[in-house]
Amino acid sequence: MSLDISEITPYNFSVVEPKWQKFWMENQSFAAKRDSKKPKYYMLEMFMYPSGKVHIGHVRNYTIGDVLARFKKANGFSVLHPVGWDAFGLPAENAALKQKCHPKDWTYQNIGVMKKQIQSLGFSYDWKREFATCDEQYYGFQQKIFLAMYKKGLIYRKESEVNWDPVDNCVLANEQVIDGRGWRSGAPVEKRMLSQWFFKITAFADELLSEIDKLDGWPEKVKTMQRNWIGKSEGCSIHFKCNNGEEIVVFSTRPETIFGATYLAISPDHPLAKKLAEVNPQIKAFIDEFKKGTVAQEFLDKQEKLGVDTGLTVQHPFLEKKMPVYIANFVLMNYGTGAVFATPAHDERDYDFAVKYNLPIVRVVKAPDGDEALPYIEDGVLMNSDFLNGLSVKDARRTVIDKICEKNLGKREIFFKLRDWGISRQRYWGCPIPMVHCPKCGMVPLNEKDLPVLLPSDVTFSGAGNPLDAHEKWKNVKCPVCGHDAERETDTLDTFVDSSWYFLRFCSDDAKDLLKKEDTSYWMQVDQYVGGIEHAILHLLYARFFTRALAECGFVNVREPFKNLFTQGMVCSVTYRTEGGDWLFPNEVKKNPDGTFETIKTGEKVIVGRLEKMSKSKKNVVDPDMIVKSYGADALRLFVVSDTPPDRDFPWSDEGLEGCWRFINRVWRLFVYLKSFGISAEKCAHEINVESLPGNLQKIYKGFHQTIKDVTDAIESRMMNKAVAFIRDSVNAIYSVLDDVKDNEELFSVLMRDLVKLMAPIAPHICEEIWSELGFNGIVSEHAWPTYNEKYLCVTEINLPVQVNGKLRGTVNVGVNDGEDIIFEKALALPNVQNAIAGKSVRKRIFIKGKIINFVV
RNA sequence: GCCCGUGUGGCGGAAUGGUAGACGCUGCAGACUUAAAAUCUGCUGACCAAUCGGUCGUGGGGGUUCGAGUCCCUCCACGGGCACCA
Repeated sequence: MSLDISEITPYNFSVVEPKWQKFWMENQSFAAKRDSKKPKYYMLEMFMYPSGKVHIGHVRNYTIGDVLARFKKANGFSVLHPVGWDAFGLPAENAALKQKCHPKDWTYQNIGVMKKQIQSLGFSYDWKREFATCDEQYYGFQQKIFLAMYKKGLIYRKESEVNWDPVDNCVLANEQVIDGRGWRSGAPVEKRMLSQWFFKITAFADELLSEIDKLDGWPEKVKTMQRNWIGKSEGCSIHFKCNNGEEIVVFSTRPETIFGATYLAISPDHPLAKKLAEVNPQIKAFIDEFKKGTVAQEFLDKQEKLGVDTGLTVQHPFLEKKMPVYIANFVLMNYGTGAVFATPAHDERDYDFAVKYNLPIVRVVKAPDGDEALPYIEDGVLMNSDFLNGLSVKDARRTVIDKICEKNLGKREIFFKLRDWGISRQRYWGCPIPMVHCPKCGMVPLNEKDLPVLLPSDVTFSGAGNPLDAHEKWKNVKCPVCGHDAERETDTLDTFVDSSWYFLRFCSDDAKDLLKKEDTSYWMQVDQYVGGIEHAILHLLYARFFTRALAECGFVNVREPFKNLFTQGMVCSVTYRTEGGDWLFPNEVKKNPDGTFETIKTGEKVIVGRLEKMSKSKKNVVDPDMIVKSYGADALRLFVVSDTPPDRDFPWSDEGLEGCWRFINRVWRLFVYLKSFGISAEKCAHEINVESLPGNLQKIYKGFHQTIKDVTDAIESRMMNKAVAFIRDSVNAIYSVLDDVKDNEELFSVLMRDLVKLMAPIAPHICEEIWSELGFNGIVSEHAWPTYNEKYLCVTEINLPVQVNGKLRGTVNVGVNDGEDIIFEKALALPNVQNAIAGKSVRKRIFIKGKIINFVV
């Protein structure tokens, strides 16, 4: 009596999923172990900020990582797949202010909630290694690192500009400045100079740049962004003699255009400009005006080029001519030397400025095509340039730099856009900086034995200033050198520091003994890092720098942390708004028969927006908890890796999710149906005798070998969407032969077994359940990946397409090894081919074995 | 302005230079059912054709090739990054 497949009870995920989650947890199924017999694989997703709730974007990120981690484990790797929390940061302090709770409580409570959410998704984490960056052991060790880096000379202190809120009396982060005003007080933000700590990341600028070339496993896009950020320019400096006795040093990447220089421009922040402002009210007025304008970045970018003549002149290095010196708003003090020689004929900014102030324009590069337009930026041949005439730009550059060096006017120089990393934050909820201000000894590092410097818990949040500053008991200490009264540094570290070495912390499974070399040497580098593109520059650059700094200090042997990087796209969804611009939830909207939308309540017209990143404010979010509750984790996991390649933005649709739930159930029904015929683990004991199978089942069996290869290749190349398509295909194929289950239970047992293995990385719970129901030992998550037999992949018969003049006219069924003449004969016999040729003579015949036949007439 | 991406049905998307649209969503139809849901099966790029079949079709234009979504040139649109960086 066979079972009616439509009568099978739906798959009960709400029982099965928690059951296996509990099993994995209790048995530490995914605990990472150093294993000398296996290759290691360190799989890491960017860890989470404990904001309070898991976002659907996290689910996608972590599912992609989990599929790879489980896949690698099945393929015989010793896998490290850890999880943790990026737990310091401003939102905890904001919450403290708003909800009158302690940042620490808020943070750990959030971690508790989010941990449950994450666990309900069945990720294969090694929970033993879980930690939060606000754990005392972690930030305590970070202070140890700080001291080591300080001793190595990688940390220094200097005056730097900050955003200052004059009402709240505190420093603001850039994101707390909205339209030039403090986000809480609304007061116009002032720039203040504060003494702050810096990491000497620029000391590694060259290495960080050149080593990018070796990051083959990184997306080109990210590498380009890092290269641009580091921004290396090669050129030379030139010293100009000024008629007041001063010297002005400029930096140029195009010194070959020196004969086209007609004036000098210096930044309003240049020391010489400031000096001149003291005696010249006109210059002072200009500089003051310039300072006013700098508040809004966008305004600055579109700003007109303005300047003021200083009245000074400089001597041209090679010509008997004097050039005027201007103070110009387009010259930046924080790049190069804050001064440039201007070549209006070959630089757009210089050109605009010269036109505005009526300065001479001298062309020195001839365009190969005779282009007369100015400014001319492209390559060409030098003219009007004395000893450079006739040379190419490249040759002229080398020649002129040699000459400048020879005449001692300047030297070869390299400048970077990259600035040193300011790490001081005037905040409570961060890692305290282990330094002491002693009135006698100055800035003194603490002794290692005095670590960790723990955050005091008895603090009050007024919103004004850093609570650590107000905490007298905590702040006042003795100087570790002279023993006199001294004060702690009350700034804490930028939270980017915390995330710059957490991947090294994960290598240890003991929180008390971090960065053991045997651990880090075994597990590093991270073999696959997965995260959002929004961290393409800062986080990744800081982590690359920090790892190198740790290597310099002797903590680790590795310099480059992330071997392969994958950046997943965002989860997006449609947005709805009223004509007034108010965002609407999808359930506040209904579709009219004519395809337009209106609000359910008032019938007001609704504008359907394009797909946008899910966010609360746009009311287009979905709640992972609700989905797990209604469809189960497997359906959700399956959905977020289906349909769309992982590196592209993912368009959320309720129908798509529904379809994935249907598929999970389809697999379940298949299993229950086959089980009623007695498929089981024992029936997989013998190799399938392919020859003895009926033809249609032979095809299915061989086809499944192709599926195994396709799914393997797809996951290996990070195309989970294709892997899902191949799996669905194979399930469809099995459904098509369900009439033949009887007497072929061994075949169907093997098919089900391998299907479950293939699906397990994506939908682990249902696969675990089927695996155990079939009677296999152990859990599927610990089983080997299925293998395919090459000999079943080669087909013997194919449908060969036949073209006439490159147009498809039919197909012929031929043996793969049939002779060319036989195949042509068959192809030519097709009526459609005959019609297409229609009496014309065949001029040429193309035959590509196994691919195509083409008659050219 | 510069530097990257991307452009294929109603939609998400497949296609080592070789049958464009796999797989899924949507929609339509059939089977099962008293009925509906669920399920199973089939169809679903446009146009012409009763059928066989044909014409067009991968952002536009041009080229290379027996053959181009794929390679080359050029233009356009969208998205992202950087942006007075000397």
